[in-house]
Amino acid sequence: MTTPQISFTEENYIKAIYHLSGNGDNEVFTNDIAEILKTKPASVTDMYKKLAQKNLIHHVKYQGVTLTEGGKKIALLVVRKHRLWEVFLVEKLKFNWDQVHEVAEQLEHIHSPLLIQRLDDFLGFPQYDPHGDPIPDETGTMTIARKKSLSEAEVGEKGMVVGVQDTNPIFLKHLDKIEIGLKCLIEITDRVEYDGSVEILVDKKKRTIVSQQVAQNIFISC
Amino acid sequence: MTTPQISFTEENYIKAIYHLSGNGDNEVFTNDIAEILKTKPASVTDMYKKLAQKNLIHHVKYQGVTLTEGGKKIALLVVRKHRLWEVFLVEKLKFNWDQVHEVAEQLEHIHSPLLIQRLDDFLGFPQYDPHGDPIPDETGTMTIARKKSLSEAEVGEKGMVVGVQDTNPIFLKHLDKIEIGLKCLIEITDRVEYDGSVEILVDKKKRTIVSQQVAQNIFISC
DNA sequence: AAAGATTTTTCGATTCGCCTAAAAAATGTA
DNA sequence: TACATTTTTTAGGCGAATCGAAAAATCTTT
Repeated sequence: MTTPQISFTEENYIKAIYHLSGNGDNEVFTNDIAEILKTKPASVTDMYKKLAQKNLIHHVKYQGVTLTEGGKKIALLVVRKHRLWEVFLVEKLKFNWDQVHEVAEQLEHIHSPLLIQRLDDFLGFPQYDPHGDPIPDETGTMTIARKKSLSEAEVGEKGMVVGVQDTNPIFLKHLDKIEIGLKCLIEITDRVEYDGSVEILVDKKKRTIVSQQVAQNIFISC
Repeated sequence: MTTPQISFTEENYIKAIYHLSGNGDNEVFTNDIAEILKTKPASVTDMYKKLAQKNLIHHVKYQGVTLTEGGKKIALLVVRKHRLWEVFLVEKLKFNWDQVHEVAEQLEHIHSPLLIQRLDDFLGFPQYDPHGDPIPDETGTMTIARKKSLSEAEVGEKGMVVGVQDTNPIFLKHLDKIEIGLKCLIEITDRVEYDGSVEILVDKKKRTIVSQQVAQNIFISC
């Protein structure tokens, strides 16, 4: 028998549950899912039944859901596809950081093992997507880099930008403007205790100050 | 107001009508649509109502349908997307001729003007897809090459393979086996009147005989 | 522990795309 | 012209995904 055929919508629910569970096994709650999927709690409960019946989630009434092994596998495949397409869009089609998400949301639902395998090859088997998030391999394994946010780093520390936390287009556009991107080299030159803002040296050239909020959302290698 | 939002399914109907109408304005009949979309005539009639209401087709009861200008525009955009993706799959991801169609059927429904524009650029603004079919530009205009089938060509004529008619995987695999592909140079060396089969010289090297049925489905420039 | 607030679920109802069966129109033929 | 065949449409129904309203369970507060 082939794969039990999972719908576009079901994949989106699985993915939402995966992300809300903190990529793991924590319980996920109805209202939260409804919010990210921009649907209503009643619809979420309806979907629980379908997904539970297909053995993709565990559902205990009134107590949230968790992914089964099968569910996790599907989630990781969707995440893999999403992130590979993001790499393609940025590296090959010159999309900006903030333009990729919406399109990748569509591309991630294309079903074709061959396509993904070839795309991975074409891109040179990337380990991270343009936001610095790890790309699962075919088996669902991810290489997680050691990283810390700019607000955690000490004055004097250096590191390469390996990722961002917030993927809000407004935030990403701001980073573009102050010329911070993936693989930038950053040195923490000072920290203002008063408001938590951080003074940094970007690529050994450009001196900038970022607010605490921005600093918390930029990760460097360590 | 934005684009009236056309569904995946509606796009498939529009595309089917476009192809059945001979890329033009001929009337298209219910049973034919049902057959290519592997659905039932009753479903086709249901869809007529939706498409007519959205002003994408003209429908006269019991007399088939034609595309409106708006419908043609959508059809050409879908065709454009389909063929660009086919080029991508073959040229960049090394898909075979016969593997592209199924995946392109999915990719053609991704909505993103920027994506298509960038993809076109990335591919070098190709004029033809891997089957030799012309790719419409953003305005829906296609450059149609002069071509004839091997069965129309005279003995002694030469030409480059610019396309095939049948996109059946079995046919395409056969072409692969006898080493005929796009841009091959072909010279007609003889024609057997008895069964209409044609003797050809491929790329000035390989001598082969193709049946009349195969000859009818291979086009060369003229 | 009881009352109130929040979260989750159940219960119809709706839209979309599809189906079967049967009716209606068009077409082909005697 | 009238009968038979084919094509198309209508009518009613079904599964998927959604929703609002209301009931049920859980959590919070006092």
